[in-house]
Amino acid sequence: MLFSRALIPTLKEAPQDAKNASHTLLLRAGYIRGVGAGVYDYLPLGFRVLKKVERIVREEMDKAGALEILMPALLPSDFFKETGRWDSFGPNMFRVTDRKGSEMHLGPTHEEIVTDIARREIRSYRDMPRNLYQIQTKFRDEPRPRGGLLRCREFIMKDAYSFDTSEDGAKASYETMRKAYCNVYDRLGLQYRMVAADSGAMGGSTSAEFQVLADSGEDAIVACNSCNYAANVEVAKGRLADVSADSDSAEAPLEKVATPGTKTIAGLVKLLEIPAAKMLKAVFYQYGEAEGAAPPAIALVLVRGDHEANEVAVARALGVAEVTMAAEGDVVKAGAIPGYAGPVGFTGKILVDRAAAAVKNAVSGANEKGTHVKGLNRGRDWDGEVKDLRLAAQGDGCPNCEGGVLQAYKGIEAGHIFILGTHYSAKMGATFLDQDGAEKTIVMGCYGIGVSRLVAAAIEQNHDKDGIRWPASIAPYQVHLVTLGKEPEVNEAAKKLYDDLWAAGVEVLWDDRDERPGVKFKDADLLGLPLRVTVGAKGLATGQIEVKARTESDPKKAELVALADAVASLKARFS
RNA sequence: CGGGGCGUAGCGCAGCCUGGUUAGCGCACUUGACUGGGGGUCAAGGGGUCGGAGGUUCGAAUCCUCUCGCCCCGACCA
Repeated sequence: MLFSRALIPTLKEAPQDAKNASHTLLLRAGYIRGVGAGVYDYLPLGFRVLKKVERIVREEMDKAGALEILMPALLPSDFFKETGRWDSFGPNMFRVTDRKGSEMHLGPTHEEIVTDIARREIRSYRDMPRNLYQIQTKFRDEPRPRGGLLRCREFIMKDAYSFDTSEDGAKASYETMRKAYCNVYDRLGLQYRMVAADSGAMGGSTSAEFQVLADSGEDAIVACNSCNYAANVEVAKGRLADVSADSDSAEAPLEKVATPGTKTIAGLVKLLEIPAAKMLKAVFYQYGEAEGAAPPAIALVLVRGDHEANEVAVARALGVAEVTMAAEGDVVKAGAIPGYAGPVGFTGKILVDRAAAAVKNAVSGANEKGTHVKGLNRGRDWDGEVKDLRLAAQGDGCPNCEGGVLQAYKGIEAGHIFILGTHYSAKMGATFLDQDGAEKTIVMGCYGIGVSRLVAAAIEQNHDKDGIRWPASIAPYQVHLVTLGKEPEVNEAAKKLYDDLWAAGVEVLWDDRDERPGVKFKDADLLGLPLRVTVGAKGLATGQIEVKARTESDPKKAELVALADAVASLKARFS
């Protein structure tokens, strides 16, 4: 591609809307343009990257025996109504009405649609196992699109669905996908972790997330430094060595202390000079909806002052699908004072984390404005249901091995695989006849990869202050050829190199513009192609061109290569 | 949806509080000259429904009301 004929509108300054590295760089380097909130144009460069990610995903899926199909994005409401998701998906779904008044929607995911295919076309155990996948545009009316391509309302996703005759079969299909996913992320050249995860609303049992490691990631994960244990903090179980043995042996008397204006743990630590680990943090969660004038059910959750409550674990302990932080008004109605809340005198449901339950002579709110209590002891002064309710954190012991310590990472969820069981197939009547002639329900799994999100995730993980640093496998072109000066011999040498490289299968973007060197180099760094090849009159005089990897930040470290060997040398770097 | 912020040229911003000539600056763009290894210099240009609607006023980018859009923090997810 000739730069002078391309559409690569680079920007010197970052649009103020962009906050993430990937969003800013995709915009500045001319890969994408925003059209609406969470909706983007892929300009030529961006589209090439997207296609490359798609190709890798497709190749690995095909290799794993999955069959590519394409389901519609525009869907009649019937299927989601069959499983109840027409209602449960709520406002997250884009709904449309056709001219006849029929309710339709834009597909946010396709379990129902693919199950419909299965129920119609898969009738015998002989028809399984099968795995159907598609690479499709998905639509979700996200409460908050953000981060450019990281979280869109319209995005590209690869979604695959497996169909098996048994739970064991489903596990085998799941395992096949797990391997395929690892191949995909390996080929993309990204650092990632496969982590245990919450199955959430998808209605499955076993599930794992593929997290691309990046400081800007929204998900917190922990991984063991000695074994292969890794989990989303939502489900991670960190071991705390000292939980059962509090150093205080004697119980102190319960005592009120005045703490006006001190509503935070940090404030209490300062005021009372007592460590956070000796405090009980009181958090209120609402579970179930408010009914009419009656306030919703509220549970008091206690974790140690230096810990965080895990909402997924809380929901599980309460036996509900999800909980939300209770509104301040409802907390007051439940008989507690926000900022000074504690278990003493609280008559509602109390859940306490195992670590918090072990704390002796603790400090907590007195349920009185401006007052806390100290010398608080469970059993004597209060009690609650003991569960594991805290978020695992950096430094916890590994639950899976001896001596391992958990490290904390931030990740971008770029893939998620589930065993669904018969959640959808049972509701939709997707059955088959087994060998023994008995009618059974198909056992399913589903497997997603955020294709467009990966474009952004790759940049979050691979960039510097000057621009993108594409992994070679998904760079829009491999070589950024820069010519300096207007001498005809420079142009001729570059033209030949350009043609020969393409002929040799190396993708080249040639910056043939009449621009000053500085402009070209800055743009080259911004675009982020893996190799920059510079042809100038000076080098040419000795038959040399200059080659610099994008990952090499010192321009003086560029390597000189004989023009005669250039094609072979460059090609070798991409094989 | 709760909380915060922003809409003035393609991009980044000033002007608004305290209404008053042709609405300004940097970058980008056009033309010319010089220049030529890290976003160069000079000169001359083009480009604006000041997000939209209504109102107050002799007069509105500026004040008031409504509205639309976008971004950030939270709950959700690939």
